[in-house]
Amino acid sequence: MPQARGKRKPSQSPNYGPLGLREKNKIEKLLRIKAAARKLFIRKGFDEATTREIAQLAGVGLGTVFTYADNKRDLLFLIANDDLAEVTARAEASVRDNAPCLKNLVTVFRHHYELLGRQPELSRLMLREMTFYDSGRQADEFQAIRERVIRLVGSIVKKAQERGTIQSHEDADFIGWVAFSIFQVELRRWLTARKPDIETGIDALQRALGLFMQGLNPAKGRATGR
Amino acid sequence: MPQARGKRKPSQSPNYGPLGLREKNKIEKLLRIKAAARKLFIRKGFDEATTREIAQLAGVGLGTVFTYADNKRDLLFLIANDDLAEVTARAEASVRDNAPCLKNLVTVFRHHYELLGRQPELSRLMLREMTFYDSGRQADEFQAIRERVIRLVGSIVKKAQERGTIQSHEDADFIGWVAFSIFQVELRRWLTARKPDIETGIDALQRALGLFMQGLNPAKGRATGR
DNA sequence: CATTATTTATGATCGTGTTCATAATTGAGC
DNA sequence: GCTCAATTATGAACACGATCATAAATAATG
Repeated sequence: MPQARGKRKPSQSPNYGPLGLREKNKIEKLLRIKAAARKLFIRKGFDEATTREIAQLAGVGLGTVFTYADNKRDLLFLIANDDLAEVTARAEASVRDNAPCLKNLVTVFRHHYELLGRQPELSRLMLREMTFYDSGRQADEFQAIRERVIRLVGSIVKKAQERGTIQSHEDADFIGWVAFSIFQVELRRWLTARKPDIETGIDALQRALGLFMQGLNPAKGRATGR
Repeated sequence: MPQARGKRKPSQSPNYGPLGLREKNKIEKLLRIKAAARKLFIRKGFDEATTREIAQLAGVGLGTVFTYADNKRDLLFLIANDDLAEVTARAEASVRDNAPCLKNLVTVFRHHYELLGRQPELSRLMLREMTFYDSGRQADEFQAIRERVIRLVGSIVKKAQERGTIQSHEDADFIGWVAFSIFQVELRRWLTARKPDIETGIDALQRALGLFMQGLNPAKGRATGR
């Protein structure tokens, strides 16, 4: 019956520095949930790891898990996004301006192969669930990381164009996109194997990318066979 | 305690002709289940359509559904495989030996675009669930159809090589595989749109495939730009 | 037709992901 | 320090996919 005396400030808390208790607890809880999910997903697989177990291992109630992730799939990307962001940063740092285009591309993709090859089962799951993954709290960050990789590939192509290694005048980002497409499918095929071997996978990828690039260079009557 | 009097022949029933009652009922029930699943998947989407509803609409018990499909995903491919087999057959028939390679490829892929564009939501789901889909009763048939498409693409490439339209001497199936990769990723990107337009998608695909093919042809100083 | 073996159908039951009303916790204003 | 609004935590409750022991239906045998 009595109206609230005065509207409270909705916190908002751009509280730089010491950080409120609330924020601190939230961050710590998120870390615990992430760690628990990662451990159980790896140990038992995605389907076999139950959200109840994850909650228990994280030391929180079942419902709490779902205040940090919209759903179980989101929980997977909570982890995957961390890994992917790290590997992407490393991939960006590994690009050498004076290296051949193909070599740079393969180097970038190799970082991803190494990450995903470490936990093939989980990676397969991630690749499945990322398909048309656009709702869910972690979706935006995932797409952002993905675009970062695509832009990275585009920038490698652009440099090669400027240097004249690639003579095609098609848009660099477009060429990059096609290279990225080849990477995506090749990666999936590689991960189909039960225990995928990195060098085998990279060889196949390099061959496919090489075929693509070779076309980009109309000059030079270099023989293709063998 | 008494041993069975005599072992019966385990039917096996390669009963050509009139077909036993058992077989007939099975076939009819499978058809009803497929029809019910298709109707409900399309009407309500995959997650919202429950197996109980499907069973009811098909006029069978809940458990019966799971004697015809290993799981819900399998139920989806029970339908999808029919569609894909049909569209693949049509695609095979539409190849013209005297048409340009790129045109043949686009024609083949266009059939798929038309099928998948008809039910975008269901198609997205199918594309997601087909990733690393190797267990489940329908998985083998699905993979078989998929390889049929890949072989088809390979054969188109081979013809172009024989005619000299493609000068690269790389293995035709390998070139086909790369083309197929581009198709796969382009298709996914196209289906990301809420209401994907066929011509828009085909244009993008053609552009990507064109870029790839252009590289396959080292000769001819034809300008690439614009 | 009677009997028995084999196949197929069924829904009660289970464990799961997710929701939601409610409780506990934290922060702000006096 | 006390009060109350806003936020966060929680597990009981729900609906669903899947399983499985049991029942019904069919085929084979004599």
